[in-house]
Amino acid sequence: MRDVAEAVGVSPMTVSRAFKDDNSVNAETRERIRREADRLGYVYDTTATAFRTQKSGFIAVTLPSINNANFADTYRGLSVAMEGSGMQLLLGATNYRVEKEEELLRQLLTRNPEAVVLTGGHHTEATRELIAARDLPVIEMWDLPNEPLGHAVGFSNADAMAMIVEHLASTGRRKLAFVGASEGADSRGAERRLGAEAAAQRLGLPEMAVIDAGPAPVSMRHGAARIEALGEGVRQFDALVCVSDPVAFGAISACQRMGLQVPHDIAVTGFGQFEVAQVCEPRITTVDVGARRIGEEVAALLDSVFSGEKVRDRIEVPTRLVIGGTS
Amino acid sequence: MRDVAEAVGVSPMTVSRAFKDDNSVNAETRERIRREADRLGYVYDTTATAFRTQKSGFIAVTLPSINNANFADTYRGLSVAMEGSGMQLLLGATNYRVEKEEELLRQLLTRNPEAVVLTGGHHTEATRELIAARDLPVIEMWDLPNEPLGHAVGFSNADAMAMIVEHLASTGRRKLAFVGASEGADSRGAERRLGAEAAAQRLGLPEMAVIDAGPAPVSMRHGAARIEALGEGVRQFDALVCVSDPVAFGAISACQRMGLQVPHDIAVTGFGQFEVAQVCEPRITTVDVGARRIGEEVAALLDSVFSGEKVRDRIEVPTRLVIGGTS
DNA sequence: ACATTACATGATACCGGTAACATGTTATCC
DNA sequence: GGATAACATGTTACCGGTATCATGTAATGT
Repeated sequence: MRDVAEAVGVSPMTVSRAFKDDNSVNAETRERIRREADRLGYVYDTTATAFRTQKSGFIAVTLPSINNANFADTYRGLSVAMEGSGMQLLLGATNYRVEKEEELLRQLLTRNPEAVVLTGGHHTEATRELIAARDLPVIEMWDLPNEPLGHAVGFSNADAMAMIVEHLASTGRRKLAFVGASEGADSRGAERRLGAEAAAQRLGLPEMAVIDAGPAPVSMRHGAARIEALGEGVRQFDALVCVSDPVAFGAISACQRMGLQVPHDIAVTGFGQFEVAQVCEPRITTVDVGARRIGEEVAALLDSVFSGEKVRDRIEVPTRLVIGGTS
Repeated sequence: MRDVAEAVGVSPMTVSRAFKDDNSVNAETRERIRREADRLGYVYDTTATAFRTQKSGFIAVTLPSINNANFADTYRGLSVAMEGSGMQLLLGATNYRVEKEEELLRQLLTRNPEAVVLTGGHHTEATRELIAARDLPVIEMWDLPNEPLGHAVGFSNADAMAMIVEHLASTGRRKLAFVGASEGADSRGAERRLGAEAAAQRLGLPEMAVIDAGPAPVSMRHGAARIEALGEGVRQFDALVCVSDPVAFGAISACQRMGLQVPHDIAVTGFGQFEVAQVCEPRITTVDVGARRIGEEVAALLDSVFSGEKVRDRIEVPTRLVIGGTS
């Protein structure tokens, strides 16, 4: 920068101003600076700025997995909406484990992020402390904890799944089984199960069976493998309530391979409105949670927080039952 | 850090050494420093280090899209393999456009990355200059350009797609149509088409038709919509060579809805070995390109480069024809 | 016993920008 | 016409670590 300043014949401060697009610099001077910088191959160094101003321009984001179209959609929504804000996302995957989230957060915090976006409302005690120790905007998404760390953008996974069970009950299904990951790891999955069970009880259905598809993350292959392993045993149910669309798709494929007609012999439902659910034949009954919109809402919230506006603690994004051909 | 140093009664330099795990610090002293730092809630500031050492600890990575299971797998392979290296990935999505890649790269370069990982071998002139101007390790992946910018880890998309066409020809299919994105945007898709066309010609098949599924990225819904729009017209072909598994899945679903039997009435092939291809019924004939492995190879390559080892310019990852039930 | 080496620590300057304040010049106002 | 404001630019110090060189002490070798 000093080189550019000398070449143009101004002080480094003026060059700095020219690059920040500070309009207090004469337009012509700025033009000359820009040209000279280009000629000299000068590249602005954000690291130095981040250091001096103590503002990194980073937003730390943790997702359970990036190999999940729902979370990828959220990330994209966030990413696209943040474009032009000058902020850069720092992404990390927790692999559905709060301990990993903590480790990741420790690492990310050394980069001085200006805000932290976490998925879900479950964290380790140390994670809470790490965040509380700093005066950082925090947003939890994909969940609506009763007492958010800071802000929350999400929905009730339990209530959303209840819509599915109500729909199944209203179409005469009674012997439901929940297909999802083993307890513990995936807290959103666990909440969906609880929501389904509560709804079943409320509606006077027999107690739901639980088909454990293994440790999170569970996807198509786990749904398929688990149902195939069940074999004829699956006929004891008249509906499979799956924790997500990919699991549902796997289950449906397995049923088809075993000669079961979906939905005639058995209904199968998903969750999350993944692309596969809208395209496959028959289309999967699911809940649209607006994955992308969650990201966009988070971006809007961040924007408000950065500009000092007062914002609500909890922002609920609407969920919508999507009835397909599998129920 | 100064506070910690004072509290312990040593110089900041010693604290610095203790945190770098420089083993030239007395074990007991280090322990005391660690404890005191914890007590004071001190958090190491990577930004300052990055600034002083002119080493950011960042690796810039650009992907066409994160909402693509193949690229997400590559990213995960890279990410997992880089864990513990102390490097942090800085991710950006180009949306399949080289201009966007250039813009993104400009932004990422201001963070002083220590290496750059790009997807594909096509870039704008300015991108090439930006990279050439700095003495940075560069890796292009998912492609094997004849003259890589630096290193390349990938495979020939044309050759991989040729395997599909050869397989189709060997099973008696002759009237092939390629289903992919409009020309231009997705260069890997374009290469696959060229590879398919060349193979068809070589094998003496009639000229392939091209079914344009719209601008990249094309996914399930585009494949489905395009084939549905074609209606009965699709019967003029005996095989649909799709640019990717999601497109193939969409096409298959559309065929099923229209009452066409796959593969009896028409064969459909994919590309990339996405999860859906292994799970759906029937399973999709495709090419496994080892998406995750690409990421892992890139990580290994980076490791070698950072440790100053001499490495080959081009690393070819093996591709494998996977014959499913759709051909 | 003295030279040499290994180990543990300290002092100083500096990385490349920018906040904060200062300065000089030109427009604007009553 | 003098005071005031708006504009354009400069000066200085500093952000929080670490590279580099210097220093002092204990261990080792012959």
